[in-house]
Amino acid sequence: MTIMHLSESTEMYLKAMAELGGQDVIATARLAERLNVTPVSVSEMVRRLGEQGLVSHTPYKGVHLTKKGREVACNVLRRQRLWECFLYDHLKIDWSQVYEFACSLEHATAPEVTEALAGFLGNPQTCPRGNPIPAADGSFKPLDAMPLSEAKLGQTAQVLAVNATATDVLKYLQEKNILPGREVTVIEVAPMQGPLTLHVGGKDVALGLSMAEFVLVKKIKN
Amino acid sequence: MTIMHLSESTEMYLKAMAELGGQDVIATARLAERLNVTPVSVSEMVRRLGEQGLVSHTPYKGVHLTKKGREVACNVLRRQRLWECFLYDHLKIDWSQVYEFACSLEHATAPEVTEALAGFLGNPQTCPRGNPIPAADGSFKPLDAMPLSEAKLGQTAQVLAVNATATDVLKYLQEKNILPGREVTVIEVAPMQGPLTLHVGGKDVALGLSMAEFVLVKKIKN
DNA sequence: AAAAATGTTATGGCTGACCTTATTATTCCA
DNA sequence: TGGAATAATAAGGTCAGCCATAACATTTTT
Ligand SMILES: [Mn+2]
Ligand SMILES: [Mn+2]
Ligand SMILES: [Mn+2]
Ligand SMILES: [Mn+2]
Repeated sequence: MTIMHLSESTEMYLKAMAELGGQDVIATARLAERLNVTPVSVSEMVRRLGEQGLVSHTPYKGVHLTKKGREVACNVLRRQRLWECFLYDHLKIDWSQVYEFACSLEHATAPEVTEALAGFLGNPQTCPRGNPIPAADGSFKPLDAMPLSEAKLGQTAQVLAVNATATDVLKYLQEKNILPGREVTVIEVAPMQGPLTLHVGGKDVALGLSMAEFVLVKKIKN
Repeated sequence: MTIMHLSESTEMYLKAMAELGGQDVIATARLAERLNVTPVSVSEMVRRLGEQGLVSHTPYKGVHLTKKGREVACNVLRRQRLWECFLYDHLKIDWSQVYEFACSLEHATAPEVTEALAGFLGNPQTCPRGNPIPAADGSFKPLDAMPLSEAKLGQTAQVLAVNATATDVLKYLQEKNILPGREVTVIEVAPMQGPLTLHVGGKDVALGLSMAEFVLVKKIKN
């Protein structure tokens, strides 16, 4: 329980795992993708994280967070999403840029600052992208939602959260009005892993499956 | 003028020079002290900073900021002092801890965030330690003040700013009420580089010369 | 002017976090 | 069941920013 200082890189690996995986085992290749590093680099880092008891790795299967690792990851998520709230609600930073700015600040934020910030913000429950903010004690109930990529033709659903992180992806979703609270209807599902066509805000929008994986929705009807 | 990303270490060296030196040449040993690294490490870093055109070094004399280096340093100071304002005024962080928390955040703050923060705060002119906040365009008028260490016996002066950075030093000054706005009177000057004895807030306080160098005052009478 | 103090350079090391290019092991699928 | 795809290891590098120790240069003090 000693407060060791974890590097930015360490925090990012753990956070990525929490964002991608929830409870499950994560393929190292997914990590490499999201963190923009090579699979070899992930292997090396996973070894180091394993030695610190933050992750556990089953070769050829994947990695998952240990209890300790999940605690750290939730704490990073808390810092990140609180900063998102501040940047969006108080500094009026553009929605699509909020993640990336918060992603820098999260690693430079002491516990006292985190908790004071939470108080200042009125202990918000979700960030501007719709994701829940873990509590100070680490407790965290993930959204009861499904990825839009799994929606069937004709389905209407409400967007609960956007789990994307890349600014250009967020900008695209923002332009197309695929935002928390919005209702979307799947009007076409192209074959061969092709894009979904959605009806949202009076317009038709094409959305690739991999982007749709990061849009979390709740079924409304059909 | 390309926006290159400077490392935290680079920013800290430049900021330390601006805090210590103003315009003048700074002894590398002073930098080593303030940054808690060895003189050899400073030499190496000064070489790298020189290659980037951020400082200019005259061997055995000292180092000073170039125009470019001063611009960067002022920008770091701006970020740092804006965060100090936010942490102190809005998050109610303890005065003595505000510097160290801001000192982490400063390196993780994008220009858009800096300017939005300045707006949110109402473009403050000074930080809670009394130091002026450089403007967005880099312009910066240093305080017209003298270090308390140079005050004469019997002198009464008003504290304008505290330029110390170490949290324990700030805590000591806070406890002894040596804070911006306060009036202090020098009631004893011990020989042999000994401490000053001050009268402040109805109490007598001993203050070592090296700490007194970081207390900036304006003479009031005598 | 000599000695002491201070500052610089030269070497050699270390760590974390990346990279590339092979090679080897495992899993998946046709 | 055998080949393709995927994952892991091995080996050798890079880079920033630190460290120590020792040699050397300069400045300051006595
Ligand atoms: Mn981050
Ligand atoms: Mn800093
Ligand atoms: Mn070397
Ligand atoms: Mn190696």
